[in-house]
Amino acid sequence: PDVPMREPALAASAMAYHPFHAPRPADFPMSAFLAAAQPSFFPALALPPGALAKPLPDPSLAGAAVAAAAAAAAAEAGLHVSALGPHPPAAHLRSLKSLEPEDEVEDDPKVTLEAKELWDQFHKLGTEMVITKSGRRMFPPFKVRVSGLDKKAKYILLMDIVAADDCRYKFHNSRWMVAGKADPEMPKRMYIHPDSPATGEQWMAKPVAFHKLKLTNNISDKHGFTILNSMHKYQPRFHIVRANDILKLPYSTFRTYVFPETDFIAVTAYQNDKITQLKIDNNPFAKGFRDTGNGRREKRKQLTLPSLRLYEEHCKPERDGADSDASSCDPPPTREPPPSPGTASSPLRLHRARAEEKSCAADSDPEPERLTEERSGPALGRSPAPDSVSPPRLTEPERARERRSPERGKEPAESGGDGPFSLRSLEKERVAEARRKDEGRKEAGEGKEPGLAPLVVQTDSASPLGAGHLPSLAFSSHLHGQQFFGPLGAGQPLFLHPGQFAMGPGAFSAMGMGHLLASVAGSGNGGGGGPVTTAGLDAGGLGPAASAASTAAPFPFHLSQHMLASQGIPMPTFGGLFPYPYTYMAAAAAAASALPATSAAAAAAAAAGSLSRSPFLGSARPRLRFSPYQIPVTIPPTTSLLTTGLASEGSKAAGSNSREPSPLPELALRKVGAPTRGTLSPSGSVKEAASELQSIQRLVSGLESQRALSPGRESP
Amino acid sequence: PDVPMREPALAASAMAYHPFHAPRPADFPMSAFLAAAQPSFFPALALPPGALAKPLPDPSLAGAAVAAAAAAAAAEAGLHVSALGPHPPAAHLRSLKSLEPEDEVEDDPKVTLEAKELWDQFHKLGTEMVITKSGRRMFPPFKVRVSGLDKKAKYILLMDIVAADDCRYKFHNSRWMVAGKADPEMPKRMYIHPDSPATGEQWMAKPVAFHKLKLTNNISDKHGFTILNSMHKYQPRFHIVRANDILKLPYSTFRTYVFPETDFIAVTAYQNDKITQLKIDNNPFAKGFRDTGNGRREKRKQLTLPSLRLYEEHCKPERDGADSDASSCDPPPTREPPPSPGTASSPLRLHRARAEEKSCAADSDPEPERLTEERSGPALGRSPAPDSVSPPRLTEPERARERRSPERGKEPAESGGDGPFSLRSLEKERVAEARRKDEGRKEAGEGKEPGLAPLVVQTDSASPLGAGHLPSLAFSSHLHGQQFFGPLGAGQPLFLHPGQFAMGPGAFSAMGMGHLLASVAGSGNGGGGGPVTTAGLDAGGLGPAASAASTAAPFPFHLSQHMLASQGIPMPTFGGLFPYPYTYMAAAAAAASALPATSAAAAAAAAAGSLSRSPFLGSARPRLRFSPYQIPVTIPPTTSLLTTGLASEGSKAAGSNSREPSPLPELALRKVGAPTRGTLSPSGSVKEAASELQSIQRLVSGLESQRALSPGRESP
DNA sequence: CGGATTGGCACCTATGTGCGAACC
DNA sequence: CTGGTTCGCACATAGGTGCCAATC
Repeated sequence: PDVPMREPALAASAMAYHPFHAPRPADFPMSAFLAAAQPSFFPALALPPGALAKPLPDPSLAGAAVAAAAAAAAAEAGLHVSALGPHPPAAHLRSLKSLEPEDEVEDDPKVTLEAKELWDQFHKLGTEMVITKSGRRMFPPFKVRVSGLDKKAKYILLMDIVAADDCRYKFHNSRWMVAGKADPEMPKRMYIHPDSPATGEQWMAKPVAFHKLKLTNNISDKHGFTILNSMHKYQPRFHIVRANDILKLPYSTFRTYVFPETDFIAVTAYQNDKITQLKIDNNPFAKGFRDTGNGRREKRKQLTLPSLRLYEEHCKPERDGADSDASSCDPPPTREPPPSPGTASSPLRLHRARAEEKSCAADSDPEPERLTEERSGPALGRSPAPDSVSPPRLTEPERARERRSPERGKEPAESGGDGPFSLRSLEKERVAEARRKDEGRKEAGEGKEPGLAPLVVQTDSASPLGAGHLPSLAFSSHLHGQQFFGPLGAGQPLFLHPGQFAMGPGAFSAMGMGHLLASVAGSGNGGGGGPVTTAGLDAGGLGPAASAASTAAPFPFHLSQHMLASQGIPMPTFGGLFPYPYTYMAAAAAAASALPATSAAAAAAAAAGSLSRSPFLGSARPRLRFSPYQIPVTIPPTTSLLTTGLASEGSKAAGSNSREPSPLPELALRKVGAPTRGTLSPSGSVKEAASELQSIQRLVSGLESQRALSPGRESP
Repeated sequence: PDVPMREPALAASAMAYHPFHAPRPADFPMSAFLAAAQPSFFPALALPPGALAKPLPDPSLAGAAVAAAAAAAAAEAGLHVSALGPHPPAAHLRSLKSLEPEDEVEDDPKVTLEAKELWDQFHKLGTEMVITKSGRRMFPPFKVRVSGLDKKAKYILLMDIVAADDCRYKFHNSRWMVAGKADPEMPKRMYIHPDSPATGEQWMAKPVAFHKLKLTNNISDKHGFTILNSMHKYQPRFHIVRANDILKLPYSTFRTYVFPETDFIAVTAYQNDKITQLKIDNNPFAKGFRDTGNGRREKRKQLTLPSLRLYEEHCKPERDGADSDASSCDPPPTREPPPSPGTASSPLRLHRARAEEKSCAADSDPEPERLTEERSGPALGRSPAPDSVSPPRLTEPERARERRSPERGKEPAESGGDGPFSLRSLEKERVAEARRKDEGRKEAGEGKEPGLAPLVVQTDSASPLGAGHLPSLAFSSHLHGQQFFGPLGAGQPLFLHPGQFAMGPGAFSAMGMGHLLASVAGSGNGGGGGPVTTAGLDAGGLGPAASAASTAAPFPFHLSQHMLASQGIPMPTFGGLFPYPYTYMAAAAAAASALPATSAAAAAAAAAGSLSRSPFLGSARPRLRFSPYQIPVTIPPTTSLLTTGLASEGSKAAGSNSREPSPLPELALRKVGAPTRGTLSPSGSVKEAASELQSIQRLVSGLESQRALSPGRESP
């Protein structure tokens, strides 16, 4: 019932900014929608065969439309749609029926990515994240600002990182190329924010960071880190779940937000020197590798000489002093994307002559696979300095072109009236959001470049961007959908909002917590003190083109000792499948080239000005409770999901590309080989799956045995 | 009903090891029991006037007897006794009635102090804890090992630090002297372990540390740190609450454990050089102050000379190498008490000639106040080195003597049969416990000094100890009680176990969370990784004399931003009084002089051997479910507790020394001036209270406003 | 003046970073 | 040999310690 209402608005707004059209909702099968991004997860879906049977009409599907389609499919199947969303009644109504948490709380979460500018800088170059055996943090820290939550209700915030496609990459000739089919996907782990559960008020008080989430390539990791495959592309996802207990996670509705600009390729060693330099210039822990203002690398090599180097080591104070001069000196939190014109300008330029030339030559020429499109897009040209001058960005004309294109997903079938879902509503919402961001930036003391906001136009820099980076296969179509919210989204993601799951509590316990959850216990460090997150980029708000990416979200939870220790979740090893294949789609403003406080930037900002001006950090501000960005969708899992066999059946019926015959949920969730969407054949990956199963089992047993040994709890 | 059963066992065991007598349970008033240690907390007690009216018969009361007395008093007053404890039915019964957490879960918590030997070393000298504006950790880290919890039930573990008496101290002539009445007590804060709530299984998996708890003297602290008065004596307390939500804390039963050897005097600067040296020798973070094996301080001063010092600074590697030589190099977690004979021997000796002579002269000569008794006790004599040779310890004969003595607290009235409560049972339990510890030590790789276990005899070193360090006033009697469990208790505390509170949920919300909770959010650091707690002392098991101390425990919770942020607890500032004055008494093995791996120590260990041999880290091991160490007691608060006036009444009726007329819970809980137990006059502290109230209010408002600014959440 | 407190300091642990050689 | 991985390293942040001179 709810979903349909929003459909029009979403489609309309999308069309206003994007050329992509959404296919008729009814025609869009959930299977494709859910399985695209993470084919391996699909088996977990509990959608009725009928709803899933339909093939994916067109890849270039608007995210919103997809969401609507999913909702429609659910409704079609007789599943209930969430009671949340659609009904604008204010939050204060809550007081009347404030039962136990959970019940009928009215909220309308809004999520914005912090340090968006920084992310955009990386995204333009093709973000790389190092993965090590011991676990590595993500550098542009994944941090979001949340608003619109019910103050008193309790929420669990978590994130996970899913495969963006099923390809393996290689960095060749200064650019990322597809190098074959993806390797078997590692068991996915959900990282529950250690503060969970906490009230909406608490979550909204300050940005929510996931600093403790670590990436690793160690398949035997026992820390609960996220295991990734090197040379593969991934997409971080953020989830909001209204639940007052981790144990209730299974019964709760997930609202998932995806920020396309945060995707990255996992590597064991940096491939693109520009990325390296960007990391060095912005990550405080890499300060040691920054140049003192001279020709960075060159100088460093020189200093490597016995005499000089020795001297430098003994003259720390001197270096530090010189270091502090520039702009980059903030702690872990992110800082200003452009380290500052003065010293920052050199970074990318000086680093590596060879690499520089090559990488910059990429331009708008699409890679073999569309996934890299956006990276080459903006055509950084020869200006290696990300901040020096705004690189070639799409002009208004270009943006317009993008908006036009989409032809599919016209108007989602069942989507009924408009009300809050009308284009108008969407527009207002977006404008309001932009205003908030703008104000927020000011409040945050990021006074620099007040006129920067308008640069939302930069969105275009990612024009080629919107299309390819997520699901390159069956899901590639959704990529276009990402752009649905294009330019003005500016960090404000769109998401599908599934309704409550109808399954009773008993079912869950019966199934057991087959999925695994990963989380860092509140334990140890960082908690006490009080360092204020320096987050310099918090209000970027300059977000250019916004793109929406929808990804399937089964429940590849991976339970770590920390999770167990702090959250009290039993670890039944492999027992059942997480029954919540809820999938959400989030559209966020995408790529925005660095925007130094140059007059040029200011001018550009002024030009686009009116569009992105609004408070960000802003306090309370009246707004629609159910913006068109949200579409409640209910996707109840079927019992079949509880067994591998059934899961396979589900995926088959849905035409998903997942073909894991494994009885273990993890396996079912794993992606093996190419999606071959619509295909049901278990293909030849069975063998692989078996071996993987073994490794996973080892992993799990390791985790279990470690529970007693893990350092976690309050270790100094 | 339950309580009585255990009485005999407790009394018997106590008698076996301690000369102190316990008065007839029924004759012992809860008022004295509860109010003694923290007079200021007493007002919060909800005991019926009748039960509390009775005066304390005899100060030299065994802890167990006291507990029994409390239980008896409660029963006498018609209060219900906890349904927990006494009924040995196994844990598996839980499965039958496993309702929502909380209900009728059968557990029998056992708590042992980690690094007991270290604590004992400090305790013998008179532990000092530095308090600073920015907050200081406790050095011997307060860490406990918990067992006997229901695996699946959820528990909240917390601790607080309460005034040990109402005196102010001064360090004069190398010893601590009472220097007048205590200053107004600061608002007490409960520090909830950040992992709370978690399942019993999780808590039992590894030692529970409270590293994040910090001490401060900053009355305006906004971090949620524990505020203490310098030059005052304090007693840390550990609490176990079975509850699956922090919000339910108010309705839950508290099981409180007190380890007398962990008491300390708060200082802004170390007074006793021996303490300083002990800290330096054992705290990894103070490595920089350790001597390279030479005359510590002397050498350092020499090096302070321009040339030398400069050299040293440039030769870190050299120093570090030398540093690693000794034994003490473990991370934050505790290490072996005796840093190692070789290098450790010098520490106390070389430090300060002047202080050395004086401090060592103290001997067994009791200080003006009995509180310092135990400190002088063991008569370290002239051997300043805590580890060099085992100080005068009780020989087997002496231990026997202790066992004989106790005549009081024969058998608590209602205490029915013996079963698990018989001396035999107690003995078995203790032996089992010792065995566990022994094994644990081995497993922990603490292979050193395998024969050390027997040194439990050291208990005696604390013989004078048991008596004075806690409540010097009305509670002094209980001190003796602490020794009740003497030698073999070895870290296994005795505790009074109040039953469930009869107050309905509604009442709480009506009152609001007047108490404040302090806790470090799971946020930030430490969580991720997996460093295994090095806890070298975990299995000490040598625990000598055990002493039990009972203290009143209202609910002086102080809510910090972290607490709020991570636990989702609303902060109603001052609204009501925490209705749970449940008081428990814990008896733990006390003082044990350092036990270096010397042949002498080994020999001693061999002598006492059989008594303390047993697994510690040990896996599952059959045991009594309701050991005599535990005595369930229900002490339901009266509504009167909710108002200051009533609280005062309560204290008055109980004859407590607290006389805070303040309407605010915090004030009521504060200790002002001397206890003058039995006195009801609000005395002249009203004025003080008023001013304090103001400061507290400021503090609270500060905390609230800070919630949004606090760094807490996941800051790098 | 002397006891208590404070703040800057050197030194330490712990951990995050990219580098570059070694390894495969 | 190449491309990818691993490991120790130097250097960074973050923060825990006692020292000591200055201050109250």
